[in-house]
Amino acid sequence: MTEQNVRILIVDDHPLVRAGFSQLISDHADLQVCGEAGDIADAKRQLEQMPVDLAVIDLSLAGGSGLDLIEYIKAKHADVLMLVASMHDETLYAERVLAAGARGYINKQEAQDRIIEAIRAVLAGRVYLSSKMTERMLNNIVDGNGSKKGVDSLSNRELQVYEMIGEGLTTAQIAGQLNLSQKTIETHQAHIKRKLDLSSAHELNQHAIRWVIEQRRS
Amino acid sequence: MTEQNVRILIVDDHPLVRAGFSQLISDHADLQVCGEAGDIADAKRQLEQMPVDLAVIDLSLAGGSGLDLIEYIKAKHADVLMLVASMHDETLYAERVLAAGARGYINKQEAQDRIIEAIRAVLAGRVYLSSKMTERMLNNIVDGNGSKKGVDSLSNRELQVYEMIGEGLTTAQIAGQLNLSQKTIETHQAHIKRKLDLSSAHELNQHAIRWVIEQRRS
DNA sequence: GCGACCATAGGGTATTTCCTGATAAGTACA
DNA sequence: TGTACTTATCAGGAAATACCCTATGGTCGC
Repeated sequence: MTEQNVRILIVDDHPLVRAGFSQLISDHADLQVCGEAGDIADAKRQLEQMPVDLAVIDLSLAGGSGLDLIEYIKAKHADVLMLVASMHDETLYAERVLAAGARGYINKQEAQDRIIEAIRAVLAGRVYLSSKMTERMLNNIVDGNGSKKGVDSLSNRELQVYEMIGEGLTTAQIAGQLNLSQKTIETHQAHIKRKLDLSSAHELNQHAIRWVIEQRRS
Repeated sequence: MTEQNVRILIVDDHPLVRAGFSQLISDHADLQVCGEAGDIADAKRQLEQMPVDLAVIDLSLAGGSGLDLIEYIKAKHADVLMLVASMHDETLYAERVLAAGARGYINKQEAQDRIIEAIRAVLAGRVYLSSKMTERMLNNIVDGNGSKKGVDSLSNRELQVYEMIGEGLTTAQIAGQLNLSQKTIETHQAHIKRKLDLSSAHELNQHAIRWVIEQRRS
């Protein structure tokens, strides 16, 4: 896989992080950043307008989850490789991300050469995960055999709603931000409550807030 | 404050973000990044070893809170200006950050020129806050004039209610446990919201839960 | 092609929250 | 000692939210 000039698209809503990627990638002669996108719509537009070999995608994007974008790319631009970069060490997401079509998952906190290593691994057709995540995923398979439990059992959409609740958004705000009916969000909430065995919106709130704080802490 | 070459230290545990800052700052001839630190210990070391004019500090640092570092710098390197950069729009922290000695608070998601603008404002001896945060803080000052602020301003009963909210009790549960009318608890909540400048039960909930978790931690 | 999720959303009712008073008791201080 | 301010208690009614039930497509696996 000795491509001469790999074309990379950066999708991240933090301008600083995009600049960081640019800088990092520009140090390697065979790699080049062919575009930067700050949201999903922008990313889609750029994918239409030029050839892209690999997309580095942040999970927490404005205007929808990064997962949506991954699924979109898998469907519409199957030849584009995808590497997910997340801020927090959210082991939870690794599995979903791979299932959705990405070929690797890195934490932005990792050292720069690790990131380049991940890019090269994905370009070479391999799957890249940090050793910590690999280990945890294998453990999950071993003892979590069969039915998942807790937050892991939530669907992608449900998890997204759950997180937004945890960040303090109201039902109405979530509906607005995702461009869905409030009723839809209510239904998701009901499903989440059933899966997590919570009995009221109040409890759901509590649970979600604590969970988000937990996530940030690790 | 027309320094020829302003020396800036970046403190952030994400290498990519540091690279982003570097790139951004290097576009301005009168500014230079004199060092990068990934954790608090590293930052302290670098402050010893060279003169620094301004430190850009991430709040969520490994090995202690960014607040600790701010307090340390204020105590030991009083001449170093500080600008806090946070990932999330945590209005909660802005006040603490300024109280601890920083001169500005920006969100990393803001546009790049905003960030440079913030750096220049702080260098010029001014305080930089986003307009949203400025507004909220001014409101706090206006109606919390001279007196105590935040949780300290709550009466005993209000504090008790606040804590119970933070522990996850509903209005009805609090009323039951204290043998009071639900209406009374509602009134207390309204007063708490006014004192803490919160605009909905939902926000109050968030605030109280976080506060309770904070308390436990220290 | 048939259950089993998933994502979406409407209708109708129950709860909760919000706003506007109200009363009585304590505190502060000029 | 009277006026002003805070505290603690509660109510009525309007507005917002949550809750429960139902429903329609879609996808996935077998």
